[in-house]
Amino acid sequence: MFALVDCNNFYASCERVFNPKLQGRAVVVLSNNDGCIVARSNEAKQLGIRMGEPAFKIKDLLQRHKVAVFSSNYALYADMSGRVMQTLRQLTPFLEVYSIDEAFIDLRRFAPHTLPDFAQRVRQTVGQWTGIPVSVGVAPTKTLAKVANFYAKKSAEGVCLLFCDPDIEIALQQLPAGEVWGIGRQYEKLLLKNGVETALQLRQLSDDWVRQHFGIVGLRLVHELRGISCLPVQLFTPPKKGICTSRSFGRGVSDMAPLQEAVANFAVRCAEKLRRQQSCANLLTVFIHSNPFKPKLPQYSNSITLQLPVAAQHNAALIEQALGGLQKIYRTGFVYKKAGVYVSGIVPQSGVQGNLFGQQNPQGHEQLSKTIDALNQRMGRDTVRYAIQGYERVWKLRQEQLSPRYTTCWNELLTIG
DNA sequence: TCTGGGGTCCTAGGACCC
DNA sequence: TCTGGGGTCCTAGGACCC
Repeated sequence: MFALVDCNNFYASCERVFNPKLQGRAVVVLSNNDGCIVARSNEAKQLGIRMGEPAFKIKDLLQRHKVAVFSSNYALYADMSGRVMQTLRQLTPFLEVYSIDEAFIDLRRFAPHTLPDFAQRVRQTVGQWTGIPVSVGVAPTKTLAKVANFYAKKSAEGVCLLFCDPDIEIALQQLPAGEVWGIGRQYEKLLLKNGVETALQLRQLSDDWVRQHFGIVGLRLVHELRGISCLPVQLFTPPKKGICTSRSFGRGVSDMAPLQEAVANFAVRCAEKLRRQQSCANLLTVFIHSNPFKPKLPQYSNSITLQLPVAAQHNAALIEQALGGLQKIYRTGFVYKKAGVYVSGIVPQSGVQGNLFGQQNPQGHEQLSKTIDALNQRMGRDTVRYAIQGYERVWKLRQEQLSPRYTTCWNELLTIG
C-alpha cells in the first residue's frame, strides 16, 4: 500500500498560517511578476477563479469579492514545505518528497488494520505542528493513492482509503479520465475521441491499444489503475540532469548592461544549485526573448549552447560562459522580456574528467565558492557577489503584494502587539 | 499596464559501429 | 542476378508532472 500526502491549496495555506484573519476568506497567490493565479483557497475556487488565469484579466472580480491577493513568496513556501516534510519523516522513514507540497509513503511494513489510524495521525500531526492542512489518500499503487487523495480532498475527514476492488471500482467510475495522474490535455482529448470518459473505462482498455497510443508510460499507468504497482517509492532523490534559472522581467529591457547583470545572476543561481547537489556541468545554454504577448513589437528569440572547457560548478566559469553566449545572441532594437541560463551534461563533482591537455579548473575556485556559499548562507544571498551581478536590477520581478518571510528572515518575524 | 518557473521520461530518426 | 543483421549513441520533439 501507498499513501499520498498532499497539502491543501499549499501556497494559500502558507499565507494563512501567519495571518489567521484570512481563514474563511478567499485567498489567491500569484506567479512570479504577479502574473497568473497559481494557488487558490477553496473560497477562491468557489468564485470560479481558474488555475493559471492571468491576474489582470480578473482584476475586477478580485476587487469585488475582496479576495486577498499575494505575490509568491518562495522563501516562505520552501521553508514551510521543509517543515511539513520533516514532520512526515518523524512519522515514517519511508518517504518520497515528490514535490513542494506532496509526499508518497511506502506502507508495505504497516499492518493493514493500522492504516486508517495512521492516515489520521499524519493529518493531525502535520496540521498541529505546521499549521498546514493536508489530505491523505491510501491505496495499493501510487496512481490509485492519487485517486484516493482526490476524494480525500472532498471529504470532511481529509482522508480516503481505497483498499480493494468494489471501492476502487466505484471511485474510478466517478472519476473523469482526465483527472488521472499522467493523463494530460492531449491524452484526455484522444481518450474522449475514443469514447473513454471515466478512469474505469481507461482501466478497461486493452494493453495493446494503450501501448500503441500512450507508450510504455501509459501502459504502466493503466496497470497501476488495475492495482498492479509499477512505480516504487523513491527514498533517495537522484541528482538533477538539467538545472535552469530563468525569469520574466518586471519590465522590458533593451540594453546589454542590464541583460548581462540578469544573466550573470542566473548563472550564479545555477552554480549554487549545482554545488548543492555536488555536481558539475559540461554544457551551458543562454536564452533571451522578447514579449510574445506584444505581437505589435518586433519579436526576437534566440539561444546558444556552449561546451565548458572542463565541467564546472563555480560561479566564475558559469558567468564567463553565460556572458559569452549572451554576447553572441544579443541584438539591438528589441525589448526583451525574459532570459535564462540552463546547465546540462551534469556529472558528479567527484568524477570530473580533465581534458586531454591537462587543463583543469584553476585551484582555488573550489575553495572560493565554498567560502562565498558559507558567507552568503550566514549573511544573506549575494552579500558576496561578482561585480557583474550588480545592484541596479532594473529587470527585477514585480512583487507588489509580497508577504513577510516570516520563518527565514530575522527582520521579518511575525510581531504581535 | 498586466500573461510563471522548473523539471522528468519516452520515442523516432539519423549517424555511426562491426 | 545479387546488396544482412545487429547494435549504440545522440538529438529534437512531445507528452507529462508540480
